[in-house]
Amino acid sequence: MAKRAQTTRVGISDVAAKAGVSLATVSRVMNGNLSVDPQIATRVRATATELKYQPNPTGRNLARGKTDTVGVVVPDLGNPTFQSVLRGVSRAAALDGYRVLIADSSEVSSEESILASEARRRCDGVVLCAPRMSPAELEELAPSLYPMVLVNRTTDATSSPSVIVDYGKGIQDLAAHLMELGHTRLAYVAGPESSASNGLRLAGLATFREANPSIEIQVLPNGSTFEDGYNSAAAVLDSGATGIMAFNDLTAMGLLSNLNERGIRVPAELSVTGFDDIPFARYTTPALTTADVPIVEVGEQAWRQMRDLLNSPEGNDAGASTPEGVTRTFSPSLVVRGSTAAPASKAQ
Amino acid sequence: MAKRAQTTRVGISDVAAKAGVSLATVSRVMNGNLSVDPQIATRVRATATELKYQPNPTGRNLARGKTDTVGVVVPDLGNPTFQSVLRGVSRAAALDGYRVLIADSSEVSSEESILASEARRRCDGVVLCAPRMSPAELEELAPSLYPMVLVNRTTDATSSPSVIVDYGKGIQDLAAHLMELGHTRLAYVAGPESSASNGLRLAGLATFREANPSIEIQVLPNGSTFEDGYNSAAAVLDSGATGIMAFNDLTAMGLLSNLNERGIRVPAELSVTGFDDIPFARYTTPALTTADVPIVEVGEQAWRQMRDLLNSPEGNDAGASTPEGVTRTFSPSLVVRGSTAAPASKAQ
DNA sequence: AGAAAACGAGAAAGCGCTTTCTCAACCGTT
DNA sequence: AACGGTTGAGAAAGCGCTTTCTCGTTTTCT
Repeated sequence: MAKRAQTTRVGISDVAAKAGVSLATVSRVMNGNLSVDPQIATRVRATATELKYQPNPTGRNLARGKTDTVGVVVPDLGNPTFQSVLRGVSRAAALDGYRVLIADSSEVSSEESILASEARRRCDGVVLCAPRMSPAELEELAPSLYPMVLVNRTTDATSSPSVIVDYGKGIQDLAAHLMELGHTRLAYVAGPESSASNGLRLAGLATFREANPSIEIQVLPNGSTFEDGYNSAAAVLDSGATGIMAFNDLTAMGLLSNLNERGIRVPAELSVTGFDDIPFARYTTPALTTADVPIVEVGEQAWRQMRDLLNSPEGNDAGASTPEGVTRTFSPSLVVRGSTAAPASKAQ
Repeated sequence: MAKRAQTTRVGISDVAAKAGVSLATVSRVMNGNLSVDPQIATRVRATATELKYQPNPTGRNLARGKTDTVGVVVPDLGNPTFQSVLRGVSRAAALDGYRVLIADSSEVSSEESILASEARRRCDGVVLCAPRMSPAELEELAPSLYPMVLVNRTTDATSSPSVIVDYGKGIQDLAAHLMELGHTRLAYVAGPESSASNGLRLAGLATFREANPSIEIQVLPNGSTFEDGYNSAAAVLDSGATGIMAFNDLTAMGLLSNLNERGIRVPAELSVTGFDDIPFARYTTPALTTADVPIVEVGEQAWRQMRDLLNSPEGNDAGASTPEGVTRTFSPSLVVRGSTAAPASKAQ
């Protein structure tokens, strides 16, 4: 083995030698093991400080069989939603002494499984955000990733803890809000087809339709970006709807921008709603009515589920007392601002 | 040592046993060492696949003395700038087979040094974003963090590679743009005092003043958020300036929002510029004139500097051939949009 | 006071790999 | 046919810790 020259980092044996004790004792002291003579402990600690000794994490990791690190797999680090999840996990995990390793698949979903597995091997667990992964692939991947926590997905056969946002309820709240204002013709400017959360919104709308047969709800296929929203204006106007629910705040803002250019007044002529309540939503003109999604909290909760998993007894498939399969749901909350009002026909 | 029951992960020795070779040979095959009989290599590979063997990273890390991980220290994961740096580093590093570990100090700058050191111990190197850290502290910390790459900071005594954005030039470009439009009274709505990049802007303005003594430039102390921008409107109007340079796009948008409420037309009565060219800048009303900062590229470049450091010969303080102390500068580029025009007095 | 229990610290065995070191088998020379 | 020179793979020594095992001491109980 190569022998690094002088600058070799100070190791546990250096401390042991200088303090006149064995490696074991130094280790015990560093780990707060109580069964060490307080006097010796103090001496060891002093020596450690003097020598600026810092235990090598890799050595510890190998010996303890854990890394105090959790992986977060996201499909796109540029997406504000995942950035917020990441932040939530990172901050919550930090409070428990864990660090976060990033695995960004850059939307190459074919790499997602591999990336997740690799992250799992390096970490004690993974938080998986994989909205586009097929259910079958997810189901197959899940067992090998244990412990794992899902964000905005659930597994069926395998039961993994999940943290999900009830997009269905959120969109229903928005639709109900528009209905109460007097709108009878609504349109949903949809998100990407493969998006799971778009599916949940559609399901929510289906439920709403059943409960309120008198309300018309059109679905206009579209995307998820500001640009997509901007480009949806023509279809929106063609639809004849007066209450428009955009996939998210970004597309709502794009739509708003185009409508503004066309001289169409919001909310006088058309009501528009967003989804997510991103920081900018309150500053658009008019300010956006939307459904607030506490996405950072989703990340925090994901960590807590992970922590429970990590602390739970070894036997992972045992009985009913394990925290397995717990699903924590966050409901978006309606935020009414200036972009919605009674429809023109009834208002005036 | 505790003996994990049945589900013990398949290790290198399992492969060796099943393939009828020694551990060493399996290791050699897995690492592409050529000095292995092709026939044996094939057999080993087949066994590895059959057994679904995946080398344990921790073991490798310890044996090789490296972790294939780089730490990114940021003061606030909620800040779009650092999110982008993080993304840049993460994607670029991934291409070289490295992963990123996050260290978010959550703006608790007293913890920054400790956090950075800890990240360094877990990783092969650190990319440090610490705009508020005092030069003295940075200088003291630098040696112990080697290899380290700085973002938007430089060290003096210690020479660490840096990737910086020339904020001074950017603000001068904006000032020059306003001057060319005919503005003679400018105001800079400053960022946080402790912010290094705010200091660079101020220095840039000082240079500009020297070169253009006829132009008045007031400095209005302020902050860095949308809210801060919104609240700066009164001071801005008091100043009597006609060309307003905001600290960044966020504050510019806040200012714009307030001015809009007051019925003050932009750019007819007042010209406003931002800084950063965040995605929303083009969608404000009017669209924001700003200085584009290629911040993701900054992150990518930071990784490249890090890679050079990691690949450079051991002796880190040796001669002139090392990539030490290389500073890569990115210049913001002026993006003229609708929020700037000739001042009212001259325009009409 | 003698034996049992409790304690505290050192020795040593790993954790799962990589990489020397070592040596047998094989090659081509004169 | 004997010999230095290659190859190629196994044996073994770590990498820097943690944790059991072990055993000499001290305390406690009857």
